[in-house]
Amino acid sequence: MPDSPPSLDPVQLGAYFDLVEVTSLLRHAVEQQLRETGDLSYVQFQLLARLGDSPTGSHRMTDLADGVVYSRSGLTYQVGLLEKEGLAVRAPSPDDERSITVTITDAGRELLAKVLPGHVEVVSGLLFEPLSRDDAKTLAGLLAPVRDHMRSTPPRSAAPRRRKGGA
Amino acid sequence: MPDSPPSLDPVQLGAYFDLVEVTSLLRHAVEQQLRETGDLSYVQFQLLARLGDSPTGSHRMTDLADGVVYSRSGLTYQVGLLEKEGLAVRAPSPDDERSITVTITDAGRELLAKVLPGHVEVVSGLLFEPLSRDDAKTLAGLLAPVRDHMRSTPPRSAAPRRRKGGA
DNA sequence: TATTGTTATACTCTATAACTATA
DNA sequence: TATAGTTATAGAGTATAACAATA
Repeated sequence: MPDSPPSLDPVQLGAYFDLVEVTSLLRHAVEQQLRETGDLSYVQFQLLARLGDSPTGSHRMTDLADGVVYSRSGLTYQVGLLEKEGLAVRAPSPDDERSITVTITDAGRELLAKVLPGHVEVVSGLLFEPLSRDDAKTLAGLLAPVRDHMRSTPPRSAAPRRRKGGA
Repeated sequence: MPDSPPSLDPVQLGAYFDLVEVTSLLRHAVEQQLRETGDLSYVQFQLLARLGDSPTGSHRMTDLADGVVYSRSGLTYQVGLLEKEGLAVRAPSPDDERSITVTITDAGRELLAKVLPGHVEVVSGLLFEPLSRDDAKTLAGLLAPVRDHMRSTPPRSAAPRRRKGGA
């Protein structure tokens, strides 16, 4: 028996292409806005946003890595940049001596606040302008299960092998 | 009057986040497959696919740049790589002496054929597994207008300014 | 003068492997 | 031994600016 139908019908193919194209254009626009407004890369913005969202303003390195799909070293690099700019601070975790807790600073929050309106404007104007509220809801309803599926997918051919060695 | 409602409701925000996350994960997986199977970056694959799709197997550099959102120099770099690998060839355009016509080679087509099944498999298994055919159709229906909108958007804050000076 | 493409260059980002330290 | 994080390093990719050639 075939492992899984290795084909995409025209509709799927179109959806896939449009997804790639839309995201690419959106990402481009957003990155430009972030760079111009706050001298932030998208990843740095994501990290700051994630920290800012946390009730404590903190996350462990590992949690951040899990969220942003990065190699640990890449995360170390990016957090290092944030720290150098005074936007975040690293400190040893109290409970687990191995862990590092990253915390957003006031300056980080300020920058986030400075950057957010433009960010929202770009996303709103570029992504949601041609979509009704219902459309947005539909889109969210479609993407959520996809996201869950992707997050819980076994290492088919070449997965992160972050946790629990695969091969 | 306000230029445009600079805000995102929770549903929109969720859709946006999921879009970014889903695409990021998908991109990651696809890039790994392309790298392992054909030693191709995603951009190189896109270029080859675009050339392979063309009836003539050719495109002008400018057309490729328009499609792939790149800087010209970046495109030159990537096409240079393809040419070095014997996957594409560059030749002066007959009609316009300034233009360069890029053409996919047989080796390029072979590599494309070698890489495509795995590519499709990843996309199919990762993106479309949790979606029905109807879902895919709905998704395509939502993304198409967004794509068209993005493609025809005026340089609001910082646009390519490729053709026709904006400011 | 505007467009097409290349080159040189500098920089950002990412991943791999080796390493330290704690659980 | 497994996990958390860092460092060194190497490489890919991207953009900018200056340039050459044709329309």
